[in-house]
Amino acid sequence: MSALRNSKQRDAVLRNLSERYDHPTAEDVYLSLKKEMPSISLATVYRNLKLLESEGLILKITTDDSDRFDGHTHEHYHFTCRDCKRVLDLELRDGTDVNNLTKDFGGTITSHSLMFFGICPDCKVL
Amino acid sequence: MSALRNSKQRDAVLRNLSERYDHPTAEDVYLSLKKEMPSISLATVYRNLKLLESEGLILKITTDDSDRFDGHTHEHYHFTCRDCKRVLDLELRDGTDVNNLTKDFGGTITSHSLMFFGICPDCKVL
DNA sequence: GTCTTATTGATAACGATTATCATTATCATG
DNA sequence: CATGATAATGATAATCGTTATCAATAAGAC
Repeated sequence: MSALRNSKQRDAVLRNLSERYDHPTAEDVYLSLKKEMPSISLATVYRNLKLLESEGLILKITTDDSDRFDGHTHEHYHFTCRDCKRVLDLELRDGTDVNNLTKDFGGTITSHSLMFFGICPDCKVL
Repeated sequence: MSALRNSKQRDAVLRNLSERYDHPTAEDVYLSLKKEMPSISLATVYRNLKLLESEGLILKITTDDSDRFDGHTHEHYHFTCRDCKRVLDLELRDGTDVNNLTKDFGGTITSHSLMFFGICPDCKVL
């Protein structure tokens, strides 16, 4: 199983994500890194985002729009704006009253979705 | 504001979704409807899925894989299998002990994501 | 029945992501 | 160090889910 090697590009992707809180798309990361590393390729960004996600170092946020990435992996939740499509952090601390969430947040929350991931009963036995 | 007209195709899409619990993709619905309505077009299925979702009659479930649809709009949650990619219902009743969810469910839950939707503070004032 | 126009079916176009492949860089080894 | 194996890259073609286009059809108000 192919050992990982160091790569300036991968480091740059990870660092970029750890420094920002705006949940960028792959292209956002690419455009941002191009400034300091003009030769970087969009394919390399995609590749490393996938790799870093599989390593658990970043999170992929699947939205109606395009996929977004989060370099901060502590447990927290997200909000997507129906208008501007931005993704914002929503920290849900112990004791947070979900009914007051809208008020505390400032925006308007109209719905939510909760998705669980794992292995289904069928695949578990195979 | 163009009034909606009746359409056999739209009715068929809605009926198809209300009769199944497997969270089909647009293509799944298309292939299923083609049996009883051979002339239906994939574009028509996509169009009506989007329309029905905007009317609140069905739910769109965005996954890493492709979008899936649910004709049952009561509040409930979903599980995606990392292996087979299927989407299963997960009813979370009052009093459900989330810590026992894995046991009750039969599969293995390794993570989850919670997304809120609405209008962000910035867009709210515009 | 007639007219307006919402809806359809067929297909081209689009856009995000992935695959391909020759070249380059990493790094264990001699 | 120099070298060889191969992971990683950059450039770009290919893929695939979804949307746009447009002429033909059908709903339904009159």
